[in-house]
Amino acid sequence: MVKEIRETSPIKSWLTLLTMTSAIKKDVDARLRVQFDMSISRFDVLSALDRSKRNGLRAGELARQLFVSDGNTTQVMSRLVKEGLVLRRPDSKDARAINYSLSDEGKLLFDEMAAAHEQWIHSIFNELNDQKHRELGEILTLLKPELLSGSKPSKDDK
Amino acid sequence: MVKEIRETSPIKSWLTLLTMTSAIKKDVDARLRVQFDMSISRFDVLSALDRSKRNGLRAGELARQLFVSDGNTTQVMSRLVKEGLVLRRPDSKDARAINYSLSDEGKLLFDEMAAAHEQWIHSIFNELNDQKHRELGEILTLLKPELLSGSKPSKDDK
DNA sequence: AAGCATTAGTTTATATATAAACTAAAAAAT
DNA sequence: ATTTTTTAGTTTATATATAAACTAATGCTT
Repeated sequence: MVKEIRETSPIKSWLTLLTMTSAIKKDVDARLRVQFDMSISRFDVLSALDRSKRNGLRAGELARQLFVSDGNTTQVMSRLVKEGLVLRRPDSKDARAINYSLSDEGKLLFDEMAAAHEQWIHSIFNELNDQKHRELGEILTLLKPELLSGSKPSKDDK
Repeated sequence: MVKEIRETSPIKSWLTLLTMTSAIKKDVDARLRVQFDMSISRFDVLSALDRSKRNGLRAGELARQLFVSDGNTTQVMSRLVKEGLVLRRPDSKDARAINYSLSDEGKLLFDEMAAAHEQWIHSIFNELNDQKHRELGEILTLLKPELLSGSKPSKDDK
């Protein structure tokens, strides 16, 4: 009776995926810090605001897009506002809501960072040809897209 | 002049990779918290200690394996020791060094958690056949393995 | 052996993240 | 119209992470 040798297991795939992704993320974060005094979290906020164009986003919408808590958003936005990269305005329709948008300074800095960021990512992913990009995309979409809904597991799910 | 439409770009691949990986990680972390009052960080520590068998690991070696700072290790280990899951012993050869290993209770809990963890990962990755596992593994190894060395970028790298 | 440099780990200050309790405004129900 | 419930965001307590300054022991040099 020969023990079957499996070179690929879900656990191994997952560990490799997690390790490589974390390493790339740390590398990008470290580069943002060294070159722009920026973190990847704050960069992601600026990125979401940039995509939102002139209108900006409400605090809650930002939190939802970035998969972070409202409380975290409060903190991070207060820093970005203090640094002058983001404008904070009360919503005209709803007195509870806050609208955030890029300041001119924020837009300038973001464009500069985005260009550098694109180069870093290119240089990390340049070993992948178009075929491999498609394969990677396909594989990732096979992995339980319902995880992106943000629902929490409960004590008795299996 | 028609603008070329590229369905795959490194930036898109990277965003998908980061988003899916973070979502899976959050899901696993949430399940560990709900079912075992455990975080993924502490689980990773127990996992490294389990792999190290009887001998355990030094604080610095743990930090290196898990790609975290020494200071973080100090904190996390102090919690695991307080909870009785990990034993902390002075190294017999070097009075500066600390050796950590799983307690009996830690080993029991880890085995239980590892079995549940394996099931969760299976259920997330079960859409991938062996072929796709191999493809994923191959793709991930193409991505700058030197990032795993843990060196920091300097101000003037490009 | 004494002095210096390195190494192992801790401490402190700070950033980033969450959950839970809270405040205020808006929306829904009566 | 008043009460109740829901929604938007903040605050507080805590966990997790880092970098930089620090302490103590070890190893190296002379």
